Amino acid sequence: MQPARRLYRRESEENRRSALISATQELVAEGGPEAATVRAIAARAGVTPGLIRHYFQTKDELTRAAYRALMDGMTAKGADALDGVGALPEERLAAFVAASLRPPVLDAGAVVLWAGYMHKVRSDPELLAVHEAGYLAYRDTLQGLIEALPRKAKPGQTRSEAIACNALIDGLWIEGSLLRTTFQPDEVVAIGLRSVAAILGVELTAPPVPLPDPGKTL
Amino acid sequence: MQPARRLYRRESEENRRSALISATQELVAEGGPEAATVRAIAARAGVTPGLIRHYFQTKDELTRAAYRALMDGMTAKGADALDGVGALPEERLAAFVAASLRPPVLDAGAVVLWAGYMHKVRSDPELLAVHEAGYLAYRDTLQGLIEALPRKAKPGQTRSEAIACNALIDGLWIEGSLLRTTFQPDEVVAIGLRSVAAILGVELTAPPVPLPDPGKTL
DNA sequence: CATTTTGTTATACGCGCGGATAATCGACGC
DNA sequence: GCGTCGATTATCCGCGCGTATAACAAAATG
Repeated sequence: MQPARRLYRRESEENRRSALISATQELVAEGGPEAATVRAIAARAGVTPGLIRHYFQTKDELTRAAYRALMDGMTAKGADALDGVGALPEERLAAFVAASLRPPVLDAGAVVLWAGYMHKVRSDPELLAVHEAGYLAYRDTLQGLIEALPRKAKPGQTRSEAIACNALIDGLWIEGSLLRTTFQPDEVVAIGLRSVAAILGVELTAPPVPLPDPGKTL
Repeated sequence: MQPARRLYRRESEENRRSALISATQELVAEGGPEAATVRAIAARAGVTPGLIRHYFQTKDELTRAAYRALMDGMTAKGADALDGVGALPEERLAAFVAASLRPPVLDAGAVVLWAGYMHKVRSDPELLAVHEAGYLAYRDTLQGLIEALPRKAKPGQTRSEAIACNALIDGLWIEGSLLRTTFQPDEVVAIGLRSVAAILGVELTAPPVPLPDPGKTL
């Protein structure tokens, strides 16, 4: 009785791809890029290593897909935050900042994943393009929200302020994610809102209420 | 005439160790942790792979030493910035902030190195200790400089402000290092000083002069 | 139910990895 | 100068890596 060939089910391409991408992200988040070997990824996704090459020509391609998925997911979550909120500029800016400093954006796995791929981003033109697109989309949204505020700004001032707010949010995102236990719930959000308000010279005490998803008609 | 045995010079332990540590840091900065193999490190340091094991029992030990050296170097540079500067609180804080946002602290290699080791820091207790020591030293210095400012602060306020300033500086350090060409010289310093001043509600137009090292009696 | 298609597994290959050990030879005490 | 010591090199080992290819079987097709 030799070991029988492993049973399996055929799955849709979409299911397989997303499973492999998720497995890659999880492994990088847990143990860095060197932990995301093809064998480990396949095991995590519940398939055998060879299947990876059926959906991705090379491991690098899977890597790129995983990074792209990370960036897309983060920007999507940022956009979601602006969906249900009102039209008041202060309110919209506050919602955007708060969403960036709360789960699911605030997430240690995402930070480690982002950090683990940093050097690849610098050396791989395709990843660099993905990164810059995501980065600029975020900063543009931020700058647009700042420009909508009711105040007079000198030319060029908005750019500097957007850079500063972006840096502040990034820093809080990293520290808040990695040292989540060190902070009280929503303490990071409060600090972020207060600091952004100070940088921009506006009142930003608008509702940072988490509002527990009052609908979705589930 | 078979290939002769490689010529070599004996070096002090200190020289060898620092050469190996530097080589490790360079390689991680350039190509991430997976590029820093023992063979590549040895080649970069001008020795053969076996020698690494003469000075470090394992590669992990060398890795830890390299990370420790990075953190020590950065905090040392931060402390240096406070050496020659006057006693005015605003001036000292400004000097500290500016030094953190200028070379040699502002350095893409340092950022990538820091990012590349992030997941190891989370999983290795020894590295975690090194990291926290460096991190807290920085934040304590920052908080001390903030508390020295001539103003009245509510209890607990300083902590929040130190976290915010720290996050802002971190974010600017990362973006300024990675996108150095995107910014004008000292633009990041200017943004950092202006934003820290806004967060703390103080004037901080104190001299961010680079002062080209007017002495050292070399 | 027979046939084709192709998603999936199984197996193998070559390479570079980190680590261990033995041989060598540069420097230093005497 | 001559030994002696140990810093340094040379060589080897087993393993896990990414990749390639063939065998297989689950579903689709008629």
